[in-house]
Amino acid sequence: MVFQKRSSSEMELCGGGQVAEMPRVPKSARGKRSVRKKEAQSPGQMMCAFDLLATVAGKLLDEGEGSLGNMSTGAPPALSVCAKDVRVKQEQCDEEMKHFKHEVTDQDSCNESAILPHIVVQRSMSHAPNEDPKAKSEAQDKESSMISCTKAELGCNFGVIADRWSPESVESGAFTGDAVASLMPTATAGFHKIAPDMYNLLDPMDVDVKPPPLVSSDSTGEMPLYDDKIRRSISLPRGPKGAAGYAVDRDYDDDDDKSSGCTHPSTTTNRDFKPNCTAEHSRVRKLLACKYRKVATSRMHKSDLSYSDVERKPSFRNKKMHYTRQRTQRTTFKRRKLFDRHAVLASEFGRANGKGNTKVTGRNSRAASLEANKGTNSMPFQKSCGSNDCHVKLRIKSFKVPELLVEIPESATVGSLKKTVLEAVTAILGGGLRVGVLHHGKKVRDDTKTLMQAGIGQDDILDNLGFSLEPNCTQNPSQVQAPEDISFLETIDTTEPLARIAPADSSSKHGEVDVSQELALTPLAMNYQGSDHDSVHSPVGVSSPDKASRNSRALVLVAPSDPNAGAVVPANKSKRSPEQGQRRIRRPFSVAEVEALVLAVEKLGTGRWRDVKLRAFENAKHRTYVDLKDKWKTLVHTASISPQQRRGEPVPQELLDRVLAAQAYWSQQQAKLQPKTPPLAEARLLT
DNA sequence: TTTAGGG
DNA sequence: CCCTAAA
Repeated sequence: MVFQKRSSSEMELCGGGQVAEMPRVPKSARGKRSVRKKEAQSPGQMMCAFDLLATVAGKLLDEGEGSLGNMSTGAPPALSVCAKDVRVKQEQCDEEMKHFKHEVTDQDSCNESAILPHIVVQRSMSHAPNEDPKAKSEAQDKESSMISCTKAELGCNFGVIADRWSPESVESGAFTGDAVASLMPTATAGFHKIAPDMYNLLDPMDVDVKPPPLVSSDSTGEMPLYDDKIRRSISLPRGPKGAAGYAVDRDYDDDDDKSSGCTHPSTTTNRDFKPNCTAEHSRVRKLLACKYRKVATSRMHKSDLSYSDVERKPSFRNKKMHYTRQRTQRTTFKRRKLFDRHAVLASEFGRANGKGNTKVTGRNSRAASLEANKGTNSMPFQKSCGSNDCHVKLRIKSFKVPELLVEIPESATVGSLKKTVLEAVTAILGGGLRVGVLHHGKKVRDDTKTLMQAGIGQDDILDNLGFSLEPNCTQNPSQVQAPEDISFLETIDTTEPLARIAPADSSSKHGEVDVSQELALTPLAMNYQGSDHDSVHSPVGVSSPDKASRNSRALVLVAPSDPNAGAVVPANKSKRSPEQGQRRIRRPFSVAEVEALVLAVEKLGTGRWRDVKLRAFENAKHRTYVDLKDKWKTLVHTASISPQQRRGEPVPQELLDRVLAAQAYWSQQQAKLQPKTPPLAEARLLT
């Protein structure tokens, strides 16, 4: 039948007979094979949401550009910090603050005033290429601390320069500050409109202090490496197994194999860009009641072209959001439990902490804002009163942003994390923002007061004045829907989910959330040895320092599993044990893998998945025999439907044909064997 | 632990 | 991919 070509001969070999691989014989017959260690993920480190956020924010700041990819390069694999139990209630702000501080301090360096820009700096440094490991570590440490310290601010520090908070002034505002400034007044109007500016917000506005986008390297979101490599190796006529991406035996000598070579057109296409990437859809729960708006994320990761598109597609499928807050907790959408872990929590934005982290620099209206940037806070707050119109120029270096909790599946990619964070921020902003003014740590509520009346005057010290962003809860953003999330990074196998967070989930209530996370920052660095594709997020290699730090709060620095690899995947089991049910991230089979699978099945037959696994995917830790079996199932299905109906990376028809052929062949073989009745008997029956 | 299938 | 019944 269809086997003619390549298969025939091999089939003969195998099926025919002695081929060791006996066609699906009861396992009992085959006996137990070596015990295989489960590919379970080994423990890793965890990272805390805040840090994550901070990290992400930092990244965003860095440019919002595909930093993800970059990371892989020289980037420190991952820094992870964990802070747990950071919960805040409005009423208890202060307390919380203290609490928070505690935590932070525990970690060590903590300067609450730390602001993103600084972080950014730190990051840059730590990311410096070629940095020696140690230094890097330290840097990371530092970074971690920084981040942790900043968590409260959630990475949303907006540098702003504005002359009074009047629209006009805003317009004239300088720098990125404009964006923010303008945002303020219009926030309520609808954030989406200014969505693009969001990035500005996130950008290192502190022009003065900030360094460049460290995101150096290249990183296209795509990293074909994986595929290419594999494909290449496979295509090799018959390279050493080890070398080959897949250890598919090609012992059978048919040269026909060549035909199978790599006919596949390149297919590093972005199938994953499709909205259907269900893998890690994170959900956003907004604790605060803010209307959520989708925002164009044009500036997102460069690589995630479709990001915005997808993002816009709301989908409950994988997203879940809760808006707790005083209002409903039950607004929770119905969702499959599967997705429980995909969630993002955004705590209410509103809480002005007594501690104003907001940095404000006041200047005389005349002062040139530009040059001042460098000076950081140097500029004293001043009021220039020439007449009634005393203009006060404020340079707001950052806003104090309450806290944002994000809960996202560990399997989520960094990209999705970014997105998630962005969403959270967006949601908040979308709901309308208000600016809170803190004077001497106290919130100035009376809007009618004049600055003078409020005591905000020249004598004020910069530190005495602060601004905070607060959600405009007046509206009921009841349900915010998170857009379907996409892991734009995941376009390729190589691209692995970078970040994983174990949502302590359920346990979270209102403002309180425990989040465990893991963050892997290096997507690229996959050490594939041979055919190991999975290494990417091989949780395996990760040491398990976490245990010690059972307590989520502990800061855990993730060490790169392999310096060279750069890939880091911290896994922190500590916290996520309960919710073990993390759904594995979706890792579509590449054509190369499909081919390997086909090859193996052709030889071994269906029903011997374990062997297939061993044979062709031994190094692919993430492919279990069940996966292979499932894949085969889908392949068979795929092969039987019209090409138009197929989705995902297209599989060469040639392979599909082979799939059908092999399926048919083995089914037949099976049929023959099945009936316990001897062949003869069967024959008779059939006749 | 593997298989085999349904979900 | 997950979940499970069976083997």
